[in-house]
Amino acid sequence: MSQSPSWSEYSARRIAEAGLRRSIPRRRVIDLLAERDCAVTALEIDAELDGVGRATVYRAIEQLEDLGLVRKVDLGASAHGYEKVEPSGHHHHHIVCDDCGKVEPFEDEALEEAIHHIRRKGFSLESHEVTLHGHCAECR
Amino acid sequence: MSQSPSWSEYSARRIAEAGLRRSIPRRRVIDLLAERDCAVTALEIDAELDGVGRATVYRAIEQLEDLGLVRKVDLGASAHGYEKVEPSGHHHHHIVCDDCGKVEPFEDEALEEAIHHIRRKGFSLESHEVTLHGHCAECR
DNA sequence: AGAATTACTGAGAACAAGTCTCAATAAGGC
DNA sequence: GCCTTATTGAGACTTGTTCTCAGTAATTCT
Repeated sequence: MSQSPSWSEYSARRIAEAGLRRSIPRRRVIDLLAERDCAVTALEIDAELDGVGRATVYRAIEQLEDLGLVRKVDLGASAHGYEKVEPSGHHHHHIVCDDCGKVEPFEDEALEEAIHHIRRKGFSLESHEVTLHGHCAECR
Repeated sequence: MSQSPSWSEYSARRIAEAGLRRSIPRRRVIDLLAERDCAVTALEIDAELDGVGRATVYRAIEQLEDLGLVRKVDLGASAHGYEKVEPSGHHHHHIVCDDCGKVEPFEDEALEEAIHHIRRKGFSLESHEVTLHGHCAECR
């Protein structure tokens, strides 16, 4: 399943190292993010995890984001999406259908290459986000 | 001033051609967008244009977006930004400071080149959005 | 020009996403 | 087990965006 076999464990450890407790609700948020390979919104997580409060979902995401374990992606929808960050640095970007909102991940080596050559005076660059917009087969 | 001398006029014409009326409030939204070279939020426009209702601002933006005269940009902030689309196709992308939220535009020819080589089965690509994240000089 | 038609508008209600508050609960240390 | 303190869930609140509707103004008709 081309799974990250350990992002979940890795994150749990990083959370512990940051001095945070091993609570069950937070762990459930981590596990849900672990099994998703593309963006999920906070409200989707909240809806999927019965018994975990919305505030807890948002808090957990924020902590994971601060630790660099999760990244926020803006795909033009009303809500933000979140996806795990692989420790390897391996990542993908997104193609969005502007008609139906369908999202597909993609990877492109030449694109990454071009981005890594960009330098900006007065800025230290750390990450990047690329979104391609278009129309999917069904909508055309 | 490297201004678009005519985006405002061009847009007014396109609006008319689309069968919409030449109303003063919509024209004021167009003129404000015309004089800004980087992203503005709907609420900033609303705040700046006294006497123009919020609903009118959102409606005007939507119409301009539908006609391809304005593009939405998501910069990680709570509100979306909007910026004019030059008929020439000339455009820029954004660098965001993840600490203070400062946004700077940038252009990169090699990046555009790499993006235009991307093809995706089942998708017709029409536009793209690149956001670089990092930390600005003041925040480091 | 004046009347008729109908798009457009502003105020504010409604809604949606995300944040904050606070009393109750549960981890981890002793 | 007891104590300390991080964490939690419910729900109030805030912010951004959309919707509603009666009044206004741009166009068209005559």
